[in-house]
Amino acid sequence: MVNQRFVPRQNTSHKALTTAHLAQTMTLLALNNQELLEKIQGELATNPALDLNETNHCPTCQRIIKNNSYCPNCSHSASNEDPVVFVSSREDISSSRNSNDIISDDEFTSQQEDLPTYVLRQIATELEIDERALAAHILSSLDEDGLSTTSNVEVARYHHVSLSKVEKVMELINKSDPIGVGCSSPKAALLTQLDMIDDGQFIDPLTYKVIDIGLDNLSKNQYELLSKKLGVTIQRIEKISSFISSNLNPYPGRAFWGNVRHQENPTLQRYKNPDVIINIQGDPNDPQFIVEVMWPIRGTLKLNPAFKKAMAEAPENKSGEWKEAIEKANLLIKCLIQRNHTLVQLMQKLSVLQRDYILKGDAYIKPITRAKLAKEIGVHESTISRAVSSKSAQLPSGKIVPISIFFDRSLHIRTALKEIIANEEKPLSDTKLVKLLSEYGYDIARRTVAKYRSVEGILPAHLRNSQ
DNA sequence: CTATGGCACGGATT
DNA sequence: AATCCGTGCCATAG
Repeated sequence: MVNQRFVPRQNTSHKALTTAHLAQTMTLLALNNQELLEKIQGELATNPALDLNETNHCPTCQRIIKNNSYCPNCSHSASNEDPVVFVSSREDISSSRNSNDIISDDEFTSQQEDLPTYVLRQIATELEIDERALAAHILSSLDEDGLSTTSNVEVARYHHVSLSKVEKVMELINKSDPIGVGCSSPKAALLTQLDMIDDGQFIDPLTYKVIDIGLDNLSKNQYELLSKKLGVTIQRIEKISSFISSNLNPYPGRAFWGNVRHQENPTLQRYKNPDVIINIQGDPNDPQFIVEVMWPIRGTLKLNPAFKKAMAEAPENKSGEWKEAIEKANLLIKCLIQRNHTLVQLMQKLSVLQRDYILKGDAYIKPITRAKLAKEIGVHESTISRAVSSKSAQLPSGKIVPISIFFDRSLHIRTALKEIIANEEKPLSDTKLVKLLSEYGYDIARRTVAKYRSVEGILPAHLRNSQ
């Protein structure tokens, strides 16, 4: 029985492998970092032939890095050559490496971790024994957005400890990853995150105030109302608003643990961890890009050597099953390499083509289609589509955008439109806007201007108030 | 009468 | 084949 099944598989294995390879690469390509993480964890849990060499340290500077995130310290200091585009993936994958790891059952149990555990693990060392109970209490009350549903007072009373003690623990929790977790409201979460942003980029001091008093208006796009309230220009409010939405996340739990449920909402997408990070290096006038394709797990995936060895003495009835496991593991690793390769290629081309956009912003985007790009790197269009969909990139400015933005056909016109409207003296009607835009070289229909306005959340002329 | 939004069509894109 | 996007036509509001 075993042999009969075994022999024909050998014969077709070459062909079968390549098609399977292709198919799986395609599915993997379509996954973003979050989804890939789940996939790999699932595979690790079910396939004993697969092995993960875990590392908690940043490969370059050896600092402890948090799950899923990049090392804040040194991640961009890797290159010493100076190619136009330097591409590095954070971790590499290798199909075989000698190692004397022993199989233990623990390695194959699920590594899924829920949010409370994840946070607790980060702060555990900083807590006294009695404080852990408090932390556990607080964390168990988190809702699905990562916000706390209990008040500090409540916790303090329950545990008969001073309020300040609870607050101390709470602060620790708030500042762990994802930042803002355990806050009592979206507002509090935003403020905490704002405090923690510390990468030297300019932050409008008014941002605090805007969050504090104007969050409701902000979410309803009532910019002009807010600008009146605070007595500043509407442009300033808009700037602050876009800063908030691209850098802060009112629902900390969703950023890291967001599941399918949230994917329907594209505005929440950009809060996720980026799948690609683009940074600049060297001469600010003529910088090189450092493009990093993120790798969702810490450590190196490989074929479990101990399992391979054990194959030799595999019991008769298990050998087929085991062989299959090894093949599957091998395939997965190969496909992952392929996926990364494709992604790297894609980003390389994209970062060259959209250089101006990456450096100078929305107005400089060039309309390219996936199809054109596909031809250029010689892959099928659908490959590009998969690679692009549901993934995000972090630009040098720190802004996180969906990668599909690189293929936006009208973004440049829309930004021109926004600019015109921002600088208008009196509210301009759509027809006048058409004229002005055509002077910029953008010939579009009146109806289209209206569409763009609504996309950008800009009110019609008669409802806009010039200040 | 002017400005704008809704609907739907056709061509391009995915 | 399905979806997205720009646009024209028409109804409606001001």
